[in-house]
Amino acid sequence: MLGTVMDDGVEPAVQDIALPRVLAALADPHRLAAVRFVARRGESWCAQVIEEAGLPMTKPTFSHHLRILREAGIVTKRIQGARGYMSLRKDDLDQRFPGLIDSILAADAEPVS
Amino acid sequence: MLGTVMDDGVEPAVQDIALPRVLAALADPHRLAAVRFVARRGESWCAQVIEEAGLPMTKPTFSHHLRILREAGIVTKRIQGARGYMSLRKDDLDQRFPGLIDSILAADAEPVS
DNA sequence: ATCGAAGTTCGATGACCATCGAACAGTACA
DNA sequence: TGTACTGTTCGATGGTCATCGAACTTCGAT
Repeated sequence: MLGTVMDDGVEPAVQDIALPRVLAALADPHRLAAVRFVARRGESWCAQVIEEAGLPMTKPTFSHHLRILREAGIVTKRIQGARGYMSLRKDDLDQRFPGLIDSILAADAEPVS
Repeated sequence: MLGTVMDDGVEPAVQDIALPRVLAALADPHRLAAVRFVARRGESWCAQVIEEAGLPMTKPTFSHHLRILREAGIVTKRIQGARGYMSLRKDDLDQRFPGLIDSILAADAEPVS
C-alpha cells in the first residue's frame, strides 16, 4: 500500500522517497561526507562516522544530520546494544531514482572543512 | 587553466562546478521545475518559464533563483534584445557529473505548489 | 548499584534563504 | 520622445537550518 510509514515514523517507504528532500539532504557537505563514508565502509555507528570521516561537529549536531538523512530515505538506522548503526539504503534509492546515488558517489569527494 | 571565471563572474567554468552547490540549487522544487522546463523546451526566456512552468512567484524572486542556478553552473544566460534567455548546460554537467542530470530529470516531476 | 559511554532531546543562537514591493535600467515600438 | 515591457537590484521580513551546551535515557561493564 502507498503511504506506509516505517516503525518509528521517521524513515519513509520506498515509494515515498521524495527527490527534493534527497537532494537537500545531500547538499550539505558534512552529510554528503557521512553518506560517502557509509557507502564505502558499510554499516557504521555514529561515533565511528564522526571520527573516521573527520566530521567537525559534536554528537548532537550529528544526531540532527542523521535524522535528516533518515527522513529523506537515504540511510536506515539499526540499534544494537548501546550503539546506533547506520547504513545506506542503496537498493531503495536505486529503485526510486536509478543512477542518482551512483553518479553522486562517483563524483570526486571534496575535503570536509 | 583552472579557476577561470566567466564573462560576468557569475557562471563557473566546467571544472569549477561543485556538487553540493548543484544539489542545493536543484533541491528547491521551484528551481527544479524551472530546470525541467528548459530541459524539455530548450532555451526559454524568464517570463516564459514563470508562466508556462506555472511558477508561483514574482519576477524579482525568479531573478533570484536564476542567479542561484547560474552560480551553480546549471544554466547559462544569453541576452537578446530586452529578453534574457536561459538554457541548460547539459554538456558541461554531463562532463563534470556523468549521469547526474539524466537521473534527476528522469524522476517523476512533482506538481509545483 | 555504580560508573562510563552512546545517542537523543531540548532550548537558544546566529546565519542563511525565499519572498515581496519599490525603484531602476535597458530595449522595442508607436 | 514618450510608452510599454523585460529583467535586475535593493532593503525588509518571516522562516528554516546548522550548531552548540546541558540534561536525559539506555546500555554495558565493574
